[in-house]
Amino acid sequence: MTAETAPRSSRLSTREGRERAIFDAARAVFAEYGFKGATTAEIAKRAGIPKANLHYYFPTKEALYRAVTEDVLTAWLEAASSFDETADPAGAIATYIGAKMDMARADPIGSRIWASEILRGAPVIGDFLETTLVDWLNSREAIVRRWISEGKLVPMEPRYFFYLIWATTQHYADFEGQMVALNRGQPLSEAQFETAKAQVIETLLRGVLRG
Amino acid sequence: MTAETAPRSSRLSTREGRERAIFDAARAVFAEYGFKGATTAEIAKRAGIPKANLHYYFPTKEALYRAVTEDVLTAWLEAASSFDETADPAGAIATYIGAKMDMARADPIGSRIWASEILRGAPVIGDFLETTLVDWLNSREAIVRRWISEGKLVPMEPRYFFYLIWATTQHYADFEGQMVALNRGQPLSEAQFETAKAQVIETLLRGVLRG
DNA sequence: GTCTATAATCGGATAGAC
DNA sequence: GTCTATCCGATTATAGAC
Repeated sequence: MTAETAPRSSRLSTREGRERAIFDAARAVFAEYGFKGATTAEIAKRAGIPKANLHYYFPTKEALYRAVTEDVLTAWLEAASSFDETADPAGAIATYIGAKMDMARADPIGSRIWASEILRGAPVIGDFLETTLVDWLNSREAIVRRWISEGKLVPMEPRYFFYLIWATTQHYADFEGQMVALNRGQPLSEAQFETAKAQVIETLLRGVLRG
Repeated sequence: MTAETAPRSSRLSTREGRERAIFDAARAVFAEYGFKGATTAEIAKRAGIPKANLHYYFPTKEALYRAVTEDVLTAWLEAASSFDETADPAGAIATYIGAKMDMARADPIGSRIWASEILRGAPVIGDFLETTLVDWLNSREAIVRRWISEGKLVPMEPRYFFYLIWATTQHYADFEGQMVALNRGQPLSEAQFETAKAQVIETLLRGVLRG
């Protein structure tokens, strides 16, 4: 899942196509308005099906929202796996930031769904945060602490470094509207985005590498 | 405006008190659910007044939302003024990051209202972004470029550095829910927050200062 | 000036048609 | 198996009471 493709017309001819059309429309609407602000009417309209029909494919608005959020978690876990302790610190950090930035660029809607969910107190992904995310952070903190004790990184609290990375990658997806306003009304070009990504990596590496 | 105080009981006895109660309740509800997801019923309930009565003080939901967002812009401008070109780069940057972090800590709700507004395409603050914010960024970019040319900062695209700062400060307000989950269910203590703030400042300064 | 009963519309969901 | 007419509660806003 996650990406949006397929010709608009033929899309609704199969069951899978209709489900997919609803799913994609729901992603966009939930990202823009959050769970409560989103309406099944708007989702159905964007999917190109009659409103009431949506309930045949997804029984409730909440079921649809759960399907969408679970998909976002899957993508999150994929990017998370790119932080590799076998690499040297600079390589691991650069790769991880790059993967997160690319993900924010490729799927800003997924990022916004995540943000919107956290903003309202994470009622749906709360479990994930308290289990999988806690475990992930604990194991990565241990790696970073080892690198610090080996003198490869400056002394620091590892989690606040991860917050710095998460904040930034999230920002490039969630605040696209603000960036567009600050970029003469244009979204960041591919070249601008690559420049931004390189600069984020360089700045943060200089910020934490020892020597 | 911006802060929430006053004893709950006596608060509703004056007109100003009632308006203030509505205003504060609206801030909280808009921050949590966004404009569309917020309901005047929920706002009235939290304000402690009958639902329909709210419309006497603020004629429409949108008027109330505008009042709330304008207040957020005022606070934003205050923090923005703390970036001072008369200081040396390290001092100016440290002061600015500190002011933004403190603001996110003191008024996370304001930050979330801003985030929520950007997420849906900034229909209300769009003008502000295209005028005041563009001007602010342009003038600050000029200052940073001068510092770069004087050899005080590493070569970089100044705006992406500001994005890094905005992203981080925003994150500490908007993703409080995630941080709580990652902190044994506890909000960051004052000490933890001060540690985080110092680390953000140190990391970013090392990342951009020359030498 | 302040508040509330009520109108008008919207939104999620279902029972039952095709 | 697929779709829609329709129900009913929620929501914004107002007209008019106090």
